[in-house]
Amino acid sequence: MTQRSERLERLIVQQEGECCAEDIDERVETLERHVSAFPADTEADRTALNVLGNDTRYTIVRLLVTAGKELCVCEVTPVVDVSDSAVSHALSDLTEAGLVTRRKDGTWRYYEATERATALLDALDRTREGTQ
Amino acid sequence: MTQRSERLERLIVQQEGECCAEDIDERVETLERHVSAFPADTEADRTALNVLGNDTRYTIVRLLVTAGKELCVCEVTPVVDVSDSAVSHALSDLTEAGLVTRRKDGTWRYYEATERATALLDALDRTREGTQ
DNA sequence: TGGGTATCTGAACAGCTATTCAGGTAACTG
DNA sequence: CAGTTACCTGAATAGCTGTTCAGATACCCA
Repeated sequence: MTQRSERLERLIVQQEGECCAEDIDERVETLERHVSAFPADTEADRTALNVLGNDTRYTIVRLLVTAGKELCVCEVTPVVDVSDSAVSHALSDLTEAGLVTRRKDGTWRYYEATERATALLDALDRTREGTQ
Repeated sequence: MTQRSERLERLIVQQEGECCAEDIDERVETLERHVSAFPADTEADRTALNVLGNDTRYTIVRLLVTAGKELCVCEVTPVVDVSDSAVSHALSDLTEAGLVTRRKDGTWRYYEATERATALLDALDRTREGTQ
């Protein structure tokens, strides 16, 4: 902490020309204020990001979002190049992460992308390299 | 493929009451059209998602977005609970993933969140459980 | 130029993850 | 109720990832 304050002090000197104790306090407090402004449940965010960051699961979600409606597991499976079991695991992970919802109809299961999934893909689409 | 067509045929029978060969073709073609409508570079998307899905890197980006301006490495380090080296690796990964940009000023390095990073966090914030 | 500082890099390794395999469950059908 | 179908689950394992340690690099300053 002391060492970190020293480095911060040197940064402030570099930026402002000089630096007193209050300058350091102020800078540290600003950082702390930023951190305490973080949303409460950031773990759920990271889970959603990681779950969506996998090839199989990303492809499934992209398909559901593109379709714009719920699809049956048997419509999803041919699109991704893994076993039925892997698709099932993927859909289970996606459901738990809040990226898809599940509806049962007899032996069939229908999955649909959530708003969160749609919002994330939309954010990526809007900021893709060479877009805008 | 045949097996999958059979399952799809049974699904269509279940949904529509009956199903001829054209019905199956039409359904398969629709799925294929969805897939070919995917953006070209989805790998970069998944990289961005995975990079942002890590605790250290998420926290750094969240800090930079909250600050709304570039910060020096020495301002970032005290906020995350890992070694200087880990922070450096994290910032390097984030830069490569297009989530932050880097500016040199002497021995100091300043990092700032990109639009892509901001858009992703914003998507998460707008769709958080119990929001809206 | 020599010492100090800020940050980066590569290797190593513990821990996590994605897939498959084998088998299980629930629902329809005759 | 017996067979079939659609999908799920748990264990196993190969491969990936995140962190640290040790050392390197680039820059500043006296």
